[in-house]
Amino acid sequence: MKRGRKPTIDAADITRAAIAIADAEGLAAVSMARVAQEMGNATMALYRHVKNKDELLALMWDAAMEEPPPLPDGEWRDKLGFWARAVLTAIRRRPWFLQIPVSGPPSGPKNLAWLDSALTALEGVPLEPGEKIGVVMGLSTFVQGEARLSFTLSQGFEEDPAQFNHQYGQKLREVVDPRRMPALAKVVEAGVFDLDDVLDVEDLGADFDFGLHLFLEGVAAHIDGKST
Amino acid sequence: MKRGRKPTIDAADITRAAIAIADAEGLAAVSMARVAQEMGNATMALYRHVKNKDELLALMWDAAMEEPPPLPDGEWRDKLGFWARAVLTAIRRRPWFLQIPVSGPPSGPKNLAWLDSALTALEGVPLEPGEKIGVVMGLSTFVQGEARLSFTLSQGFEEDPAQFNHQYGQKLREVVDPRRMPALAKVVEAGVFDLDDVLDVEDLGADFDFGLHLFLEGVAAHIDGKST
DNA sequence: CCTTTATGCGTACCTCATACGCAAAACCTG
DNA sequence: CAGGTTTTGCGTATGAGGTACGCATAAAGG
Repeated sequence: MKRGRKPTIDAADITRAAIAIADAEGLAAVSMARVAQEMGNATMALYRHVKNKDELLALMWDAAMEEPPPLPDGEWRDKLGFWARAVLTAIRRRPWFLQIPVSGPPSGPKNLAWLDSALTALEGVPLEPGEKIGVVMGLSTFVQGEARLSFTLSQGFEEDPAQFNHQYGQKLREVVDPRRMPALAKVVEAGVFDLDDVLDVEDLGADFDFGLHLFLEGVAAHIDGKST
Repeated sequence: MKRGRKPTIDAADITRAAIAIADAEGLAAVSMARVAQEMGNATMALYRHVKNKDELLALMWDAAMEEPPPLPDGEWRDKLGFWARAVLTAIRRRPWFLQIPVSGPPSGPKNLAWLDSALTALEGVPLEPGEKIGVVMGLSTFVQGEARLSFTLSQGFEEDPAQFNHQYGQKLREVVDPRRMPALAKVVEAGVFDLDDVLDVEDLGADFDFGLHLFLEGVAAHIDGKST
């Protein structure tokens, strides 16, 4: 038998409680004291099971990731596009993912499962293993970045909804000197930034799709370039 | 004349001091108290010129960005590739950029200058203004994400250099069950993660170049797709 | 029953951001 | 030049958050 007093909680419990708080009130609400209180324990009790807060965050990151959904039938483009969208949805469900300072390469089971899923989408595609990883890394980087952007914007929107609508395009018009930055000025004049719905889910979705399209197009071109 | 006591410092001074600290010791070392001390002022004096720490960070973000370098001659691909690499170098010079919580769309002069530079690279390319913005956004997202990744990895490397070399591939071999994640297992077996230099600057550069190549390839394909 | 070992947790200490209010300085008016 | 006005400098204080330390407590072994 194991010696010593029996633990009343373990790391998984703590992680769960922390995730619940983050889901409900955001990552900022997750403090050691708060987590402990939520579990009916004293603050310092947590430190027997978790080295420090950073470790807790790492545990949360891994535990909160959901399972990757099964890929649809079709060719690799459809599959990979689906995968990218799935990543985006998963992140959207837990926006605090993006706020947790990343600490290293993925090694948790859930993260690896996603990686496997992406590689599965590329099954049969004539690319070197290293290239496949490159493709997936690049895509994943893109998706995360886009999610971060959309999150940031919607955050700013919540803080000050009224100001946002036409304001940004207007502000740019004031700041941008056509002499110093002609290319930008032209785009601003074209009204690209004037849309009422720059941060509509719909519109951000369109941006995302466009970027995704570009990237997949690039992968396709690269494949073609190899076979010829 | 203006009434009242004359200010002995202004926001720009504060920003400069804060940037100096961040450059020397990282963003974590930047606290209001520390900045004040570095300037020979009292902590609370800063609040007369800066609303709060978030605002300071925003100011830093803008002030620390360097000017975009002039684009090389050539076609848009060369220019845009150069631009992306320049962004990466700029970020590498001030890694704390990536740690500062982004607060909204770019509006500072330096950031706009970079945006203009990217759009200039696309001058004459047959794309709608909105599409150009999409391209630049996507590219910028990718570069930032890649920079973040490389930064994270090298961070982990500094903490524990010895463990890293072959360790990651080894760890994956243990964790990855070929039955549950066949596609990943195949890649792991191929030794993609075994490189001694996964985090060599050189190797990360290669990853970056590959992703960049894919993306640009995608833009090219998109352009071609439009003209036909 | 006493020793060993591991856990629960109260106390205490630091570091930070920041609200508040008073004092000092510079300008304006009479 | 005296008082009023305005704006800056900053000391004090508050409260949140992370975590080191050490003792009390519980469980197992001898």
